[in-house]
Amino acid sequence: MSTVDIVERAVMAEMLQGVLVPGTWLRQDDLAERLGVSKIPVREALHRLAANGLLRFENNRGVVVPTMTAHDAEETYQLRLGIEPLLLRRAVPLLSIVDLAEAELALSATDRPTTQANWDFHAALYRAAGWQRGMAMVESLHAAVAPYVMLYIEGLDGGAVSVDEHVQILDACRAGQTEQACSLLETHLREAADALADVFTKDPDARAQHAD
Amino acid sequence: MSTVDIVERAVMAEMLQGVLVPGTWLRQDDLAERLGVSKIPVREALHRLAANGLLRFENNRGVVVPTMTAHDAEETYQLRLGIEPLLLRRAVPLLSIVDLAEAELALSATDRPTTQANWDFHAALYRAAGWQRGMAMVESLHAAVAPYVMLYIEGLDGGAVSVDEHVQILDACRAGQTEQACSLLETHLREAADALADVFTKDPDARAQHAD
DNA sequence: AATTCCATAATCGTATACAATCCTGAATTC
DNA sequence: GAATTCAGGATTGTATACGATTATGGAATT
Repeated sequence: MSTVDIVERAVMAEMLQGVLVPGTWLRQDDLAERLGVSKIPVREALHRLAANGLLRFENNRGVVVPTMTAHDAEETYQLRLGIEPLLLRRAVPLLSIVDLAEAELALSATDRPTTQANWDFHAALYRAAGWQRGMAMVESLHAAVAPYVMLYIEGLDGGAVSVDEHVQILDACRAGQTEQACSLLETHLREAADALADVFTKDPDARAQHAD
Repeated sequence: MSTVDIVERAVMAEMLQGVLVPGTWLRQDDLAERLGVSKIPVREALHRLAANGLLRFENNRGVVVPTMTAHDAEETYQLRLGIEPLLLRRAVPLLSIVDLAEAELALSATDRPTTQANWDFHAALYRAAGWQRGMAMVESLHAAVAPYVMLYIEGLDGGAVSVDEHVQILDACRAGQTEQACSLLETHLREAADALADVFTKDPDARAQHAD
């Protein structure tokens, strides 16, 4: 694994863990020092993330975690609705015991759901499809909304409903009921999209937290 | 526009023009010298393209235009089928006269269709949706299959069927018939996917051209 | 003659160094 | 007192330089 990969994964992990909230400025020297490398591979990793919209380079000012508008959030979930059922439909017939076990592990890994565990669950179910490109796309979409998903999960029901839906999807996958699983997934995503829309309408300043 | 952007656009243009066929190795010093910059921004631009799967970094060996398998091609078109109708459905009601004119211009720009003109046409119709992320995704998907699309367009019908379908889609968009346009687009994409599948079955070495 | 081995050359990946740009805050002016 | 100007510091963006890895070509060996 190259140095660039290490930096990329480190930053991606911090995004999924909610350390890097929208509006945060990433200082390249700090990152380089923290990870024990020089600026060059750091910048290369940041460019890779920026290519997927997870970061934004501003001219001679640096790299910032972009803040999302309600419009962006809707786009992101529409894209997820367009792609993720495709992945799941192809994956269900190919799911191995290991895949299912990884999905279950992601569900039980933490008492309260985190965006990292959330992605681990979905990734475990999609991986069998063997679609590298699609997986990368969905991962970036997921990471982009992660900070906002945290808001509504911790804010509203504590994630109980979300976890229950995950259990149902996993059950359908185990039973090999492809269309049922896809249908549940679509409902799951639509509910998440609605909940996120509420966050933006009720709390318009959510997108401005920690912004400069 | 930053130096990295310039390099990125230059390489992307060469990919759409068919100069960089799958299997081509990009030498960073050459690129840097040709564009009159140093290696650093070149590498950063290549990382951006690699993040979208248009290039692949191999450890200590350099950057290569990846060769596609039939599996990859199918994945790519499935993803396009998942995303592009979403873009078009949202865009049609918002299409301006300028958008339609740009689409028509792309159709008449060249006597025989090129992948660049092909993308210009689709992009003109999708842009009104205002989905930056979705546009970037579709553009990278389009660029990834561009070299192979060239093969079957020039090989089979010379693109006449494809152009005719484009005209029909454009007409539906002009008339504001959203669902009709989306339906035509799906057919268009499915036919392209089938034609591409033929290329891979009949000419399995297509993917190995210029490869080392 | 074919194969292995090694030295040379070429290329990549990263670190260091430096110029260009931008933010900060105090002194100045209205 | 508020707005403006202008150094000083900090950060970015790019170039140059160098160690590390890989490809290449010829000599020695089987």
